[in-house]
Amino acid sequence: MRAKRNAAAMASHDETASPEASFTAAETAYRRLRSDIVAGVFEPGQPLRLEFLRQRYGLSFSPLREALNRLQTERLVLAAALRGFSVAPVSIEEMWDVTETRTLIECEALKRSIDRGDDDWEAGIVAAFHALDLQVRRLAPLGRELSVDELSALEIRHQEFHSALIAKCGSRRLINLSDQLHVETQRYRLPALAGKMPTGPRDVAFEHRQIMDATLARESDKAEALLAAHYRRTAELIEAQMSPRSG
Amino acid sequence: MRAKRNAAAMASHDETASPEASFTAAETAYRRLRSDIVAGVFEPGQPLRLEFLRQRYGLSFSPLREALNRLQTERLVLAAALRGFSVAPVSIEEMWDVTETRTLIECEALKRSIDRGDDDWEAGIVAAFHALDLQVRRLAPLGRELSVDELSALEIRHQEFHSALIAKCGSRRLINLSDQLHVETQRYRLPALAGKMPTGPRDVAFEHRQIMDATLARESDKAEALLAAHYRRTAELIEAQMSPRSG
DNA sequence: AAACATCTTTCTTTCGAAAATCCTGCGTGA
DNA sequence: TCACGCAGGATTTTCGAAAGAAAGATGTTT
Repeated sequence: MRAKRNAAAMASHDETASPEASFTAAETAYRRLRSDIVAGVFEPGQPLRLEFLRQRYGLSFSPLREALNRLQTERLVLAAALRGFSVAPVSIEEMWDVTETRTLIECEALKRSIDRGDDDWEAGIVAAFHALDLQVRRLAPLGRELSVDELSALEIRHQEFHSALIAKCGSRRLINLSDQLHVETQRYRLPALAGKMPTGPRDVAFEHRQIMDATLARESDKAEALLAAHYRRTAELIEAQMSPRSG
Repeated sequence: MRAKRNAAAMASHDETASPEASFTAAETAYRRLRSDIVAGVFEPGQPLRLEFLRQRYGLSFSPLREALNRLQTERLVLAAALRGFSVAPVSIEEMWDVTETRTLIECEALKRSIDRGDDDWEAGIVAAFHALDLQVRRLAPLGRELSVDELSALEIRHQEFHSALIAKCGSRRLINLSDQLHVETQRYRLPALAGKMPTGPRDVAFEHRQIMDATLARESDKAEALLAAHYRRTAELIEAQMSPRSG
């Protein structure tokens, strides 16, 4: 224990070294749990026994329970009184609910960003698109399944692009909701993408470029429609993947 | 401690007696904390010292921390690593952000309910409106400030009406978000209403009737516009109350 | 064999103390 | 006078054990 606490202390004094160092054990538990649930390390519906988590993460009950309580309100974890926690189940219905809610939130946020966005906002979008594009071009011609690391790097760039679009919406809540809903959609997208070729029948890069172009042209309605279609297509592909299998 | 645990156990075996009995200490902590924050018992920005809460609620650290972690993700509590928790501050900007986000969510949910609503849904709206109306008529002619109990009874009816409107939207997330945003708005509405006459210059009952009529007539656009105006007016009154004072 | 009660085991939940950290006030030196 | 560092106290955070409840196993009765 002492070693861990000291490591945390050092990290907090040395913020430049590791940009997102986790300070407390509860924060560590939160991030690792969330990451493992999103990545599908834990099956949907699986009970999250505290003793198991304690051994896996090397933490004590208290920080684990604090993290699980947070994840409960974020819909990643289910809590039953006196019966512990479990991974929130997934279903096609839930997948569509996340997708549609996310579309609602992000379309509104995009519209507001288009209304308020300044030069920095535009530059941020162009930069994020370019970084995403580079990553796609690097990975696409490999002609093989992507590794977890490659997939996760791509996911980060993807999220940063969508985040840049709505950055100037002026609402903390919309941005926050967008982040949360993004995490929820990852639960569906990552398993569907794992072990797949980087390029399917779909030209995602082109969809992104279209969204960016309409956004920079300040064409709200068109940008919103393209964004909504972008998410809808992803959902349809995921649904097609989920339907034949057990899910 | 033993007495408390037994009480919880009894409640869980006897669910019919008390409809919303809190089972675990953590759940109790969550509800009492949330209620106290919303009611303004704790000032916005006030630090929430654990020793203070422990004495106030007669609970131990663990359940308190679990509750505070949940409230953190619900934006009622601020958490700073190794520096504890505090009541989330309020501001006119935040108030508008809550109001506009809530409007976005509930207008969409109302539209979908109007599309999908059945007879039970309509009946639920009429019933909720009537109960709200009865309460208003009972309280309005009193010609004095409302007590905390009267105000809270009114608030429950009010929320039930708005909840009935969107009940058939078909999205767990929209309903859930609506609930959370309602709690957040209460932080602004309750202090503004406390010590006020039940009837101001504004005919809230009439606004509600208009919303109901448009909804039952399945006029989505009109109902949405009325609902948005309803929330906007409330926000404007709260802003007017907050501006002259310190806030 | 089924229904039921009781015991055991497993797990969650809570507690209180210990460890780690932050904050404040005081003294020291420039 | 002001910056700096260093105790001492206050507070948060974590831990491990103990208490309590649920699930499962065993035996008993009808």
